[in-house]
Amino acid sequence: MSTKVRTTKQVEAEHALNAWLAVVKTYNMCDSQLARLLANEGYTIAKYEVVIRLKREPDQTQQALADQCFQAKSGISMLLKVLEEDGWVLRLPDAQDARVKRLRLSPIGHTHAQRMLIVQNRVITAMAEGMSKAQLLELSQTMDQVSERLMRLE
Amino acid sequence: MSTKVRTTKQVEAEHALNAWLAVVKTYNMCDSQLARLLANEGYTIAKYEVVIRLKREPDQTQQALADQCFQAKSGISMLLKVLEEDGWVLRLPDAQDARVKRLRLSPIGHTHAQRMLIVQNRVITAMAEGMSKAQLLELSQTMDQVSERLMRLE
DNA sequence: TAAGATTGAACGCTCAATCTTT
DNA sequence: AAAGATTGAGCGTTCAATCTTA
Repeated sequence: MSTKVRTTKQVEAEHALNAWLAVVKTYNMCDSQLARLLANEGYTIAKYEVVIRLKREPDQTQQALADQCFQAKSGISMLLKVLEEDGWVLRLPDAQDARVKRLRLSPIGHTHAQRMLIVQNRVITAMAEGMSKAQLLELSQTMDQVSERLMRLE
Repeated sequence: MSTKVRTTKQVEAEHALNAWLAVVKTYNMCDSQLARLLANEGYTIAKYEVVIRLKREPDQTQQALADQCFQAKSGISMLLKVLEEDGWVLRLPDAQDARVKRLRLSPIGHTHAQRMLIVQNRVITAMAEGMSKAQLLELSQTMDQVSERLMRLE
């Protein structure tokens, strides 16, 4: 059995795995709770992601938004079509590059963004309860470093 | 503007939000890297999740597996049908409860699990590079606490 | 040629309904 | 009734191909 002999490397990898499994569980948990609370207000996670990100950073291209959301650009394209038809999002032509569409929230979009933020804050606040500012900063740093290493992988 | 006046609470929430965004980014990053490396070997993330979890904890029910994978039980049912047809997984009757199917990897399934583990270890090792055992333990604890609070939300 | 965006086909997942067993 | 598992409909996402502009 593999339980008989374990190198130091394997033991360390196990700690790393456990840590990562905890992250995955927490992520999924957050996702499902957020989805549930957003659904109460008539929103979906997909729309939430787009709207929140456009509020934080307007005038993005669709590509950039797709990258941020870790979604295929085709999916973003279709989602934005709906959001545009519903009057939440504007797809403005770029002055320099005619291929590009610059994305912005409409006033209605901003109103929805505000309501989504209330839900988001409920979840974020619950997650951070009992964590110090220092802990939160360290978590950010740790995750940024992990992201960095993942990006360079292979 | 909301940037003019900020309560302490809002500032703290921002640290929490930044931390969480870093976690989300890292999770997505890991997911896509893992998907890429698994695809090189002919595997999908969905199959990987099921196989790895069955290796770690055999004789689970489909419900339990679906919960662990944060997937609808119907999806798991369909996926297991494929895995059973391919000879990776056995769905054995439960002695006490005829409704239940107990899940196990076949020898072939174990072989694939081993190959998947090699990929997993590459990713996990890269992520944990430079992190101490203490850091990994703290990360696990932090995430477990956050999970706990999320579960109690609402 | 390459990059941003769109389209349509295919796939996977979810939701609701159903069947079986408890 | 309630719980485990399955089925089928519907939706959302991805992948590949296409169009337009650089």
